[in-house]
Amino acid sequence: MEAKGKRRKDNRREQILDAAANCFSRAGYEGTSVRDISTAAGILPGSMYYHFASKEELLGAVHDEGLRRIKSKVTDAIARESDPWSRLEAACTAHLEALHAAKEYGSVIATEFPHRHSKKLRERMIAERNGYEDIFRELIDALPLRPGVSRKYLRLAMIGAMAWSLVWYSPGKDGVDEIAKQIVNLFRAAKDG
Amino acid sequence: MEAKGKRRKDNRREQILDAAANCFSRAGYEGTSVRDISTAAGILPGSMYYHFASKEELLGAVHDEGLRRIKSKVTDAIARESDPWSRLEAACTAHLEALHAAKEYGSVIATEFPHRHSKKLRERMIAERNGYEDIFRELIDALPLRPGVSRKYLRLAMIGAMAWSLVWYSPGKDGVDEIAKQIVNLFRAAKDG
DNA sequence: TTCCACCTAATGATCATTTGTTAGGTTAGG
DNA sequence: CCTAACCTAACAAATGATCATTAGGTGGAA
Repeated sequence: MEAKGKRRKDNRREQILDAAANCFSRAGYEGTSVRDISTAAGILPGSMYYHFASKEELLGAVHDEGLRRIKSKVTDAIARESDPWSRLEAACTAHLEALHAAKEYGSVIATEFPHRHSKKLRERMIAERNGYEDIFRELIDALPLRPGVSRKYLRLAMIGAMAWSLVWYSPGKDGVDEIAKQIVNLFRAAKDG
Repeated sequence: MEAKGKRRKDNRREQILDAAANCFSRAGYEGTSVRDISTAAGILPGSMYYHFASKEELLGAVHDEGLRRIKSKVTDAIARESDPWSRLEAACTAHLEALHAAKEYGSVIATEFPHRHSKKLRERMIAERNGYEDIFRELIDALPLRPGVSRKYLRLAMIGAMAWSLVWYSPGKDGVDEIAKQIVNLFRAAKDG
């Protein structure tokens, strides 16, 4: 995907990406300064610009990487199941795990709203998200549903419900697997027959 | 509620509040400068501090006012219905309308995450939100549901699904009333008998 | 292997703006 | 006349970004 050219072993691009994801998830894009990121990454302010053209492009890269990681987890999870509803539940569990556990990357996806950014970045974010959501599109297409139940809204509602868990979730109570089960259970009632 | 003392008629506090809500909803709290707000309100940067002690307190006031407006709309809407599911659907329609139509105030509620702000403001936001969500708590308590369906998760999922509509909604397609109907319909299948 | 030219990665000072906030002056409504 | 309401002008701090420069890794030729 990316012509990597020749990179040196001591390349700190990944650490910058991690630090940025961490900062963005905690304070948001606008609430994070380039200095915050560089401090967290253990480099100096100017050094970031060797790896990324701008702060905005850094966010784009974090967004990329975040979706890549989530997609990987979800794909693995559904491969182990065969029943349509079980596959959906597995996908939700993996999705939620990625959103919370890999909090650094996952919550950036769920809390950075595309419409707040430049046209260029916005379109990039939306395209990436659509690509990811195709997984859920397919999973939901495979469900036997009663007529009158919209698959589109089912998908949007589920993804929204999961994203919103970042607002109310508090560790120590229900685990993400329990949450996933409960959420899927809400919609499972919409099944056909 | 607020000791209003003696106010003059040409008080521009409300216009500042409107302008702030508008700016916050478009660019977020950190992405909005005091100058942005003052320009939109037609005043000078320093003048805001006559009405609000700080930018953060201004956000608190917007949050207050936003929830007050939504609560008012939702309360009115459910008063006109008697059937539990109809009441819930009416509440969702009103909630979504407030979130989108009164976009200025509504989307601030849904996009400003409490955990990103100071402890003081955070606790204020959470307390206000809980107070508002009590409406949905009661509406959902009144629903006849199959055993095994969690009312708590039903509430969180619905509110999350609606909040997330701010991400994907595009004007010209489905109206908010259609969205509300679809979302409620998804969960209606969880009814008892 | 040794050497050297090339390139990657990072530095750190610095830029012009923009930030939230304040102090003190001015005006007009009640 | 009082003071609510706003203006003016400025503050120090922080912001995203740029720059010339350098230490040191890498790969090919001798």
